[in-house]
Amino acid sequence: MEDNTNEGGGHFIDQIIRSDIASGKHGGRIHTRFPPEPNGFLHIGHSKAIILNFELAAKYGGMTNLRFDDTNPAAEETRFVEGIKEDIRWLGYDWDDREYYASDYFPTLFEYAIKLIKKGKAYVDHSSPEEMSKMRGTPTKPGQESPYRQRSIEDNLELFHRMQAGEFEEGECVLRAKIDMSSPNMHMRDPVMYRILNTPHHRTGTKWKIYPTYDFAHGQSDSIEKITHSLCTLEFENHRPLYEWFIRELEIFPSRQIEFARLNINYTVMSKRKLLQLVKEKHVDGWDDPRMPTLAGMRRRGYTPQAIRNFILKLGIAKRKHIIDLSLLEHTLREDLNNIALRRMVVIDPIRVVISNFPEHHEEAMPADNNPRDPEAGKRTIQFTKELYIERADFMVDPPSKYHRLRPGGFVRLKHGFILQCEHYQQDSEGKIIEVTCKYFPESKSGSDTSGIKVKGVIHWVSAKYGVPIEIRLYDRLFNDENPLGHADRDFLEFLNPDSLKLCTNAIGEPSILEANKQDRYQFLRNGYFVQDTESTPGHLIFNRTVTLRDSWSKKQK
RNA sequence: AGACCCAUAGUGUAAUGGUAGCACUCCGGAUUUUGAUUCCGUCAGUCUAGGUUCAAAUCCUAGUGGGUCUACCA
Repeated sequence: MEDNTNEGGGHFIDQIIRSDIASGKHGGRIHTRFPPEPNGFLHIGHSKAIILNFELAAKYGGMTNLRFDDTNPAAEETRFVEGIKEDIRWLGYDWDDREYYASDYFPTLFEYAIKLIKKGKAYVDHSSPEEMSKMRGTPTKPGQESPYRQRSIEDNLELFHRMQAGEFEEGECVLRAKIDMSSPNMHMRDPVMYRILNTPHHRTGTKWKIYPTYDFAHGQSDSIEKITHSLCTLEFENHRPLYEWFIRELEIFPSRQIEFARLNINYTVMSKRKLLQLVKEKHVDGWDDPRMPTLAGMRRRGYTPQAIRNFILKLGIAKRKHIIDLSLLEHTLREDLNNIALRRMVVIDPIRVVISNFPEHHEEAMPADNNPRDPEAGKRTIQFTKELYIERADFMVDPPSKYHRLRPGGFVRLKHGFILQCEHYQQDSEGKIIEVTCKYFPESKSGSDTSGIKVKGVIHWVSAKYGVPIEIRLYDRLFNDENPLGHADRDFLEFLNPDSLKLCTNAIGEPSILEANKQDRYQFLRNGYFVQDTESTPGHLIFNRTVTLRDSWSKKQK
């Protein structure tokens, strides 16, 4: 990781770590973890946690564990475990053999619970969820103690073992920590440590009848793994006293929880529940729909891991809530793509152009850089022919002022080609342009122009003879609203962008596109950055638009 | 309104008691065989009120505004 912070600088977590190292805490050892629950796919928000944990540990010579927080069998699936691992690797991080599961610790956690029971710090409660809720009180009113709170240690021990033995139904009883029912912090009002769940677990099957809650699993797992700095998002701030209470009462390794603000980006949603809803209700085409903010979706869309990493590193880490402009993400994306993308010419919405004075079977070979920013990317040769296609938007009969493209009688340069002058055009009965006839200037060949003609506009084109058909998928933001979840009176689905996907099935690309590799990134000149879709085949090429080029022209038109 | 957390240009983030800086966005200009890229420039900020101090974005107090918490989710 590039450390562009000054000595003594860095974000607040970096500073905490540095001061811990300075004071010799844990012998100067740094160990972090990324702890996803395998109940869905990772999204860009998770990448902030991933990058933070992995980069910070690496910066100080420490390690990062991958730990699946799988304490709720009802939501978790093995396919999500696999998906999450793939996404983390794609981002470029490696946890070596340190792949752990909270479920691996069920036996230890069980012993921890017994230790607390023996200390008189935990009890089995037969209250119903409704009763417990009622007795918990409110933030301003203290709760009441459960009638089961004073059971003897022996009874609690026996009851807890019977819970695990399957002698009780789901919901019949729970194990609670005995803390303080009048604490101003609701999480300290005798939180539930264990509940009975009959759903089989994706790893432990039906071995366990009882499952620890987040609060009785997360910190303990950190401690078991000797995690020094347990980084989590702000909504767990109120859990920290409980996190520390368990560690203290259990007398186990003192991991430290530190909270930071989670990532939010405008024009999208970042809640797993909402993303699941989009998938289930088929507003999108699965978790890897290129419009989704999931890493799988962004990968399919053509985002690079480098762009995502740069984006996250530019954000910084703090405790303020924020909503990042999508434009920053797009900026880092274009920045990376601009360096690596191979340039190609593709006409998305073609109109035919015939060059009247170009000899019938003549062809002219035009050399073209694959990437002007990277000489090592090499060159390709494009055949210039009598008939070709240009973009429909690049010809206008009656254009606005400062339009630099083709118009009746007007001139334009074809990129890597010749200068053209429009002679006439044909329309159908509805006024739609069918064909444009131009003459070309033989001395104006790209690279050796002696024609002396100056033109303002340069447009892309594809030979009609050699062009290959491709399908283009143009993506736009999934939502029209900056903060779809930010309206108390309206459902976020109301803000779905009806134009978030535009299918273009008539596109024509220069033939070199046939050599495309799935992982290659392209810039289709003047049309944006593209990547081959996962569904693309040699017989049916499909390209996704990752992001547009910046466009000051259409902006000006408004 | 009980506890806890947060407050710096439009957005995000630095400045750790000593010149408020950077990036993105916006706007303008130069270059350009991509209306792209590249380069240059403009606009724009410490929530409020007190206090401490030679000196406060920074420390203290109060206020204001926002957030989190009342699952047997994580």
